[in-house]
Amino acid sequence: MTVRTRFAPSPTGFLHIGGARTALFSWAYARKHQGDFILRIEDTDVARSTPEAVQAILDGMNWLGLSWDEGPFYQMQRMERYKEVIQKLLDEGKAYHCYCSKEELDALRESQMQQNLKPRYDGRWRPELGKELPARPEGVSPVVRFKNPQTGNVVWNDLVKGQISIANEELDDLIIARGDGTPTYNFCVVVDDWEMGITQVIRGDDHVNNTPRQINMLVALGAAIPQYAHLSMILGDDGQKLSKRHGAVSVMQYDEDGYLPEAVLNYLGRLGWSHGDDEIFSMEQFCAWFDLDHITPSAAQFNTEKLKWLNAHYIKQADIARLAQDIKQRLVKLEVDTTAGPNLTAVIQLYRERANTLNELAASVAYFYQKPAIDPAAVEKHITPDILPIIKAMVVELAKIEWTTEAIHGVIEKMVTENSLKFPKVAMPLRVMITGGAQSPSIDAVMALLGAEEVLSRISTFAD
RNA sequence: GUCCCCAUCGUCUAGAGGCCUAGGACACCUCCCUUUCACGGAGGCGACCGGGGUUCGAAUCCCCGUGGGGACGCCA
Repeated sequence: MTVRTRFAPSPTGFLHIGGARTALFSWAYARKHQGDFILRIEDTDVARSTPEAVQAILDGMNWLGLSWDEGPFYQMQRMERYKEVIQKLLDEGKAYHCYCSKEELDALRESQMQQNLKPRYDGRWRPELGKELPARPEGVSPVVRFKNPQTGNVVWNDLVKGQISIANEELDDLIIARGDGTPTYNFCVVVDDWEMGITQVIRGDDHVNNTPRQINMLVALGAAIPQYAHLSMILGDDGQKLSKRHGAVSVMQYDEDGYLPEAVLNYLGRLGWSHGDDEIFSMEQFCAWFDLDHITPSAAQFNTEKLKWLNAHYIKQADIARLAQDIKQRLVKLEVDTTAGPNLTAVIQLYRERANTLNELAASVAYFYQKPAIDPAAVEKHITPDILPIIKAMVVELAKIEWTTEAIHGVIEKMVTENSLKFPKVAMPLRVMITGGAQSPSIDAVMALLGAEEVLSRISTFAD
């Protein structure tokens, strides 16, 4: 049987890091087994679903490169089918109408809570042999409830958490269609997972408690039961739960912040899953290795530092033309014009090993295209009065040479030797004059790239 | 409250009863490299939640406790 997995987000917000990992794992599982990965948009909550959110999710998936084989399917477009199945269940006596008002239900829930009971529907409209149902109230459009088994246990072997068993006594007759006839989440999931032939349901573990209900419905429908793999959640950097109010950001924010998608993917792949001691792997490698056996059942805390480390790694590996393209855009946002000035590719080559993010890389390279911001502390420390005459002498020498790194290096070396100095004594003030600060790659290489005219101009503002 | 789940360095994790004096990675510290800062290299610090069992032997299996999380919607 071919493997078929799905990612089924509800379009009530962007694709966040937890959803992205769920999608990644589902995707990788399908890839690993030459199966199909299906994207399904669960938009039955009309009040909260938005087309913008749908687009945001699609954008996130595309940025990460998680491509789907089927879909996106939209549940709102499958209404007729859900209603047919509900009618079937009704006809077979596996579901029934319930005329309880929300107020009644609230009161019931409250009194159960007060008695320290698990709040649940008491089955007052559940038809039973020889049982007399309440009189139907006027003008109430009933909801449809699924007739859940009342005895026995629902047991499944969760591919991540192991065997889980829940007593049917803990469950109640859930609503599968609202008063207006629209089906609810738990029901749509069941119909879709069934009809889309999903073989492995990989999802967040906030769905563990829905699983027994879904299995019961699948059984009632005579459908095959898929395997389930429940992923534990991802906590924020501070160990706190991620929520819209706290720490949950769109994966696209990582793009904004200068992370490469392959770094995010690699990081997410390693968060809650392992392949021995392997830390760095391509998606190709990940798909070949991925399995459900090595997923950690406990929650994982997100660690931005480690993501940065991976990002730095991938910046070093990335195709230079792609980097140049990207950095150019980021410089535009910083209002830096790269059309004049040194070759951007060469500049990036010089800097790529020093950056954790693309934003850092862009910012650190800006001084090649505009006058640098001057760090006063660096000026005070390195541009001392005693060195100025030597710098001035060096300017004269620099004017004579062919403008290459080697030749520039030779000039600095010459000044160092002639004045019996250490190399940094000359290099540091130069660095500050040219880059504005005390950190940069080899100053001779920087000078070579920047060009003689600009270098001399920058020096002259300090040494004239 | 009820039910379900989880528990190894600060963090992500390896670990399938002896290979564990518990391994790797990020972070941190030291040293080396060096033209500053990074990169890179070599070291270092640092953990099996507690208590009972089972066993010749437990990080690993079982029970209890503790702690954390999730679920209990005409949300998904």
